[in-house]
Formats: sequence, structure tokens, C-alpha cells
Amino acid sequence: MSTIPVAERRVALVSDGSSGVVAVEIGADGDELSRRVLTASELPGYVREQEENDAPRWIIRSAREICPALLAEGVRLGRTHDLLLCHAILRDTAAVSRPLAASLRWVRREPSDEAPALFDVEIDDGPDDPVAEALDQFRDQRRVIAESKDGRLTLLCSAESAGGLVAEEMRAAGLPWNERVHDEILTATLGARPAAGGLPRRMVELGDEVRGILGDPSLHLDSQPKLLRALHRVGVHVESTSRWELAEHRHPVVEPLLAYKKLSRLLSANGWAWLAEWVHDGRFRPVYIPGGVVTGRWASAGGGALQLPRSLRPAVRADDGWALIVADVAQLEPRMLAGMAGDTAMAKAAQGRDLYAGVVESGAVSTREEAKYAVLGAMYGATTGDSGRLVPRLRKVYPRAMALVDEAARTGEDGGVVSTWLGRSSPRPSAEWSRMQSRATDADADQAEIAVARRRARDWGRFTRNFVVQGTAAEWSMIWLAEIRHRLQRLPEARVAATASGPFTRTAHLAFFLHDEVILHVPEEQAEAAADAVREAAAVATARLFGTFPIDVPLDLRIAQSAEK
DNA sequence: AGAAGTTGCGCG
DNA sequence: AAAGCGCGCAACTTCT
Repeated sequence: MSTIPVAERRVALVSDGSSGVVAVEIGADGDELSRRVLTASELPGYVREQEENDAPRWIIRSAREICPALLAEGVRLGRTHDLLLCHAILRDTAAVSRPLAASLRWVRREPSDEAPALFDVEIDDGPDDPVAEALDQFRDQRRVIAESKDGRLTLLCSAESAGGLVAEEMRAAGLPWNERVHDEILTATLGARPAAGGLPRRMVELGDEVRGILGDPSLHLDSQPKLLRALHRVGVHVESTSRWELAEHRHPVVEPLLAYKKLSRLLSANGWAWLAEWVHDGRFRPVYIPGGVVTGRWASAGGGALQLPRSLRPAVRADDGWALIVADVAQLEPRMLAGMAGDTAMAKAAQGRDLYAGVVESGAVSTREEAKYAVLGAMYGATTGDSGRLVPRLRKVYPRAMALVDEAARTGEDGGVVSTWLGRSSPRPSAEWSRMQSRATDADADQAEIAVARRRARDWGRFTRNFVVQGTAAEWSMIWLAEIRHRLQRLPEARVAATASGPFTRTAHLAFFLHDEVILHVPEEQAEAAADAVREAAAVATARLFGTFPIDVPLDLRIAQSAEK
């Protein structure tokens, strides 16, 4: 585990409540050594100078607040401690005996968040002394971090803070997106782009075909209740209109209806309207929300950045003279599980590119598909169906790994808190959940009450079971991102400028991140060096988490002009 | 009329 | 081949 260098210099950047920023030198004990008041226009130059000088760690409230203005001037922060992101981790962590006191003033509030509630008066009132408040919070956070064993919270907080920077930088850079290719895919799939208000030709044809078969020429296919009734009338007795249920029926309406739904989805989620709203100057710029999921995964707001359909990946294209590095980890979560549990048998199965092939070799199951369902079932808590049936076989072959997730599930069912490898802890179940559980143990509880409580307990157990694995995978990914970013900063300037203006016109940069996958946009002549950086970063992430424990985390990596697979 | 809930499907 | 985890979003229906 890494530790903060003793000599690390720290500078807090605190908004003074208007447009200025106070830069505060912080001593070893978190005390104020000196301060300097900067106007908004002085800040970028000051930061650049400090970065070139000795690159301090910047104590900031949030990358979200401070980075856009700096990036607009082409200035990047090297290392930070992000008080909002770290507050979320430290106030809930079970890794120390006394976690951080929760404070509404250090909770991230999205611009879209509703304003009302009684607290707002308190929240919106600026503090008497924003500098003192920020330094107090930093000292409190440092105290908690210092208490964790092996420096785990140190690593988690620095990785999380780096993630905050990466999110802002990726938004500033954007994902190179070829609007012409996107348009061609839409036209080839949906038919010619309609005049305002209409549906594309292929959808009109399929819709007419479906309405003809259902014998209702005016049927509105996008209304689930109406469609359901029409299906029942022709003898297709489904309970929902979902794809998997429809696919079980052999009726002439099924094929065109499924085709229509597929096209309808593409049009409404990523059609021409999406293109016009989200892609500008050849870049898709989503809003990333680091730590937006309780497990530590990122969320996104707007643009559906985390749901881009694979069919549109050809539209992700490097600029002329530039290349993409597209890299992802196969089966990251079970690899993390093997590492956490120290399960050498599972780690052996994880050697090489395909963990599922290794599971088959171990003799636990006989086909790769079975291995996949068994492993996913183990991490998600499947109890029924083929997946649930296969899970017990894994218990025999990988008892340590299975004990770890089974224990996490049991803790959750009992209302307890579980933690990731680095110490992010699961939320406590709701008061309503706890009331339900205790009522179920009352002498006069009825059978229905008990059954519902039991089911809710198992639901929560599946959540905590998955939390430890998904959350640790998120930690690996955050270190990976941070290490990639760190290495890219050492590459020289590009010979050919990228087409979009901005802070990364001549700089290799991260352009996209999705749980266990990254896309880099890099000058062509640096493609190999950037690919090496991605590989080295993965190796470092694995070693930071699991030291010398022999767990493989191999990458599928390619250098290409487009992200097409 | 607008908020809130539901359905279905895209991603890992 | 299963129906187990985590999300965001659009379009719809139902509630107020």
C-alpha cells in the first residue's frame, strides 16, 4: 500500500464566496502556514507555476467546481485531495473505529437536485470563514485516513480524488464522435431520416406490418397496455411486452414486433435528436459523476454515457493523425474476488485471458457457458434456475472465494455493513427494512409478514454480496485510471493537433471510461507508448491492491482508428 | 398541468 | 441456456 511522502507539500484552494480563491499553504499538522488571495483570472497562472515548481497536492472542495475554469485556460491539477468525494467515503467507512462526522455541508449536491427542504437555509448560508471550515474538514479527514490499516484509505482517497480530475478532464476533452458515421448507421438501420415529426421509413413499414397482423390499423405500438391487449386478442398470452417473454412465443407478430422495438429504442435513445443535443464539434461530452453509485462506480448524468449501444461504436473515431487505444478487462469482478479471498485455486483459473475457460479446466463445470453463469450467479446471489443450480459446484472448488461472498451476503441479511478491499462501506439498510425484520421475529407475527421480511432480508444480502466485489472492482479501475493519467502526462506534445479545440489539442488523453474499459485519444506517433502506459497502469493497480498475490488481470487492448469491435 | 410511478432496454 | 447485482433514460400511464 502506498503512503503519502513525508515531504509532500499541500495547498488548499478555497473559494472565498465570491469569484476569488484563497490559496493556503498547509503544514504537516494541517495548520495554516500562509495564505494568498487570488482573483479568478490570477488562479490559472498561479496553479501552473506551482505545478511546474514542486507540484503540490491540492486540497480542493471538488474537482467539479474548480477544474472547468482551469481547463478552459489549459491548466491541469496534478494531484488533489477532493473533500466532497472523500467525505462520502470517510463518513461511512467501517475501516476505522471513529469514522468522519457526517456533514450536509460536505455532501455533493447535483445542479439538478431539488432545492426545497428545511435544511436549505442552513446549507445555503455561506460559512463565516470558508478557509477555516475547509481546513477543519481536511484535518478531520486526515485523522480518519491515518487510522486505517496498511494505508488503505490513503490509497482509496487519492485514487478517488484522481478520478474526480479524470472525470472533469474527460468531459473537457470529449469522446471523438463522427457524426457522419453515426448518421449512416441510423439511416442503414432505421431507414431514411424522416421529415420533422415522422418516423423513419423502416419503422413505418415494420409498424404497419405489426398492426396488420394484430388486425388494428390504428394501434399505438408505444403504449404498453394497448399493445398487450392487442397481443392477447390474437392469442399471444404474454404478461408483459418485454423482449425475452415475446421471444418465447411462436407467432408471426413476434419477429416484426421485436424488430420494431429494437429500432424504436435506437431512435429514441441515440437517434438524430441525441446526436444534435450531445455531439458538438465532433465530440460527445457526457457528465460523469465519480462515486455516483454506492459501490463506488461512476454514474453519469445526461447523454446516457454509460449505455452507448455497441452498434454505435463505429462512430467513435480518432481525429486525423490520432489513434484510439481501446482497452478493457475481461472478468474483472471474479478476478478481484480471487484476490480478496486469497483463493489460489480461483487465481489459477484466472491465469491468462479467459477466467471461464480456467473454471472449466478446474473441473467444476463442463462448458464455458456454465462457468459464466456459475461465476455470475455466485457474485449476484442466484438461487434458482441454471445459474443457481451451478453455484454449489463452485463452493467445492473455490471454498475461500465463495466463503467471502457468502459471508458478505449473511452480514447483509443480518442488517450489517460490509466493506470493499480498500474500505468503502455499504449503506445501512433503511429504518423501514429494520422495522420489518424485527417485527417478523415478534411472537404474533403472521406468516405473510415473516415471508416478506425474509425475502427483503435476502434481497439486501444479494446487494451486500455484490457490493464487496463490484466496489473492489471500482477501486481497481480508479487506480488504473489514475495511473494511466499520470503516465500520459509525461508524453511529449503531438505533432498534429486534434481537431477539437481545448486543453487536449496536443496532448494524449483519456476520452472515455466505463466500469472496466477505457478509450484513449492519442497522437498516432505515441500510440505504442500510450498502450504501454495503459498496460503498466493495470499492473500497478493490481499490485497496489493485492501486493504479491499472484492474480492475473489481463487487458484486451487494441490500437485503432475506430472503437468498433 | 405537472409530479410520480411503471415499463422496457441499453450498458457493465 | 438465467431472471441473481449496479445503473440512466425515454415514453408511457396514473395520481394529485
